[in-house]
Amino acid sequence: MAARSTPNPIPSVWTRQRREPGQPALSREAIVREAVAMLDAEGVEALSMRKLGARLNAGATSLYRHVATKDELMELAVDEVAAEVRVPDGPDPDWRAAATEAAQSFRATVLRHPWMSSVMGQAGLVYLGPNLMSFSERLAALFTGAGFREPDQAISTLLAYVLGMSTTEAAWLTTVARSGRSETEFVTLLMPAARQAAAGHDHLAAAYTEAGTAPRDPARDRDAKFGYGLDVVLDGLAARLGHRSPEH
Amino acid sequence: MAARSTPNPIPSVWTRQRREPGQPALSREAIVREAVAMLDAEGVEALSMRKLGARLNAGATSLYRHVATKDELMELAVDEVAAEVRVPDGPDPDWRAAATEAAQSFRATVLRHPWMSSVMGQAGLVYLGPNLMSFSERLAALFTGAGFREPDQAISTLLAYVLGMSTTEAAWLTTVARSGRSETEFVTLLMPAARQAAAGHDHLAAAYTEAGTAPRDPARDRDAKFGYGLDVVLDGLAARLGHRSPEH
DNA sequence: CCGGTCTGCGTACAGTGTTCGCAACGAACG
DNA sequence: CGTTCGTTGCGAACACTGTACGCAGACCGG
Repeated sequence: MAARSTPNPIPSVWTRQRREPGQPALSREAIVREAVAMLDAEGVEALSMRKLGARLNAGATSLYRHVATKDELMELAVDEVAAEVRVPDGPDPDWRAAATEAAQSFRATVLRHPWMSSVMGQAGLVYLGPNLMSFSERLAALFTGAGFREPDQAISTLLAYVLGMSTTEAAWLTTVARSGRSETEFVTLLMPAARQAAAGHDHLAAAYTEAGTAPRDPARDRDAKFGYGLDVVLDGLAARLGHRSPEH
Repeated sequence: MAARSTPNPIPSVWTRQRREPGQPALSREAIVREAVAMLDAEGVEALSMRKLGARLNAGATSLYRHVATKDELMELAVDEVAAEVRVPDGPDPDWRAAATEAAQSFRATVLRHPWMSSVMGQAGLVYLGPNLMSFSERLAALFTGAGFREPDQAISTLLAYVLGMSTTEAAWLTTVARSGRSETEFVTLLMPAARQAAAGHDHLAAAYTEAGTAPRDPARDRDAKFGYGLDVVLDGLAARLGHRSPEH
């Protein structure tokens, strides 16, 4: 390692500074790719320009030749992973199935890269990235093709739901991961505190005692919960589709 | 200012270190309150323990007597502002109106404190804070009172939508604020870039040319968009309410 | 061969969150 | 009254952070 980063021990010597020919050099794409890898592996707060540079056999400040600032790098990273979201393209005879698939794929992507939601909640004009653009475009094609009169309002509704749910899940999963324990383990470990916090609140306490101590599969529960809400939203959207809404 | 922070010029003298009697000393509540004020005024990245300490006429490290870590302080801040969300309590004859009010109030709170969403997207067990707990409790009362069979699924759906929409709005408003310009100004200034990004994507480009250059009121548009989605979600929920869903 | 542009990087700066040990205090107790 | 003792504030220090700047070497067109 550190092949290209040796600081030229005697200044101005032979073997000056040969970039090994196979090495792909430093490029914006390589930087973003490696950043995503680091974010996935170690989380948001673990990514620093210095560490990222080191992983690319480069100095920290070298990155700034290809990326204006760390925030910009984050936006690039988000757009990079946004390419993973799969949306059936073109108008689909079964718009509802297509929307469901898009939503599920979006959620899966966020859960694969939990740092996405914190970045999107914080910064800027991520939405103009090429991949997010073509994502929006495909959704627009789908919803206009389905016959919606206000496609972007419908799309915003769906996306807001999916983003909200996925963000919550991602935050939860991050906390679980930080604890080092499994999800079920973490849940049972958290129960006493949760019960105590719910003390005095009748409905919450009732929900806890009703759930009992049966372990249940948390991942499956989350899937079900997401599916429920998704159906709710799609039902509401479908209702906007059939008939011209007469009043107002 | 800096009354209590003068470092006792000659060690061990008279006038030792008198805490001025009116001064409310340093307490967890005072810290959290001041943190919220700073977050509202200058945003997330402007809040540092040193600056916060200075604003309380205290050293940075003094805060750690009342707060374990900055993350914990953030959770406390979120729970603090969560108290502002108003939910009609008790079962309501018109659950839909009550839910609407709760949703609107939640959105308003997030827009008043745009840093909320970034914090919630990042960290921990905010949901156990007392204010968020009683928020959940009131929602639970509302939805069980309305007759929902899976109240928490319904609540999660609604909250996910509201959170997703508000988060997006908050991020947008933060970017606008950072630009120093008004929202309409920022929009028109951003148009060219947006158009260019939409080039090649038929539906998006169409939406842009259709919208033309008419300024429109962005805040009103956001209100309308939120209302649309909220109605969609509530429609979907209402459908779960009336009849036992026969199949499945 | 020679100029100019581009790319990498060492250094440096102004900050960050947090630990540690010391000093000063208010209250409890003899 | 004097003496402890737990609590609270804090200065200094540590390990890092993002980034500006200017130099040096690499590449490329003339």
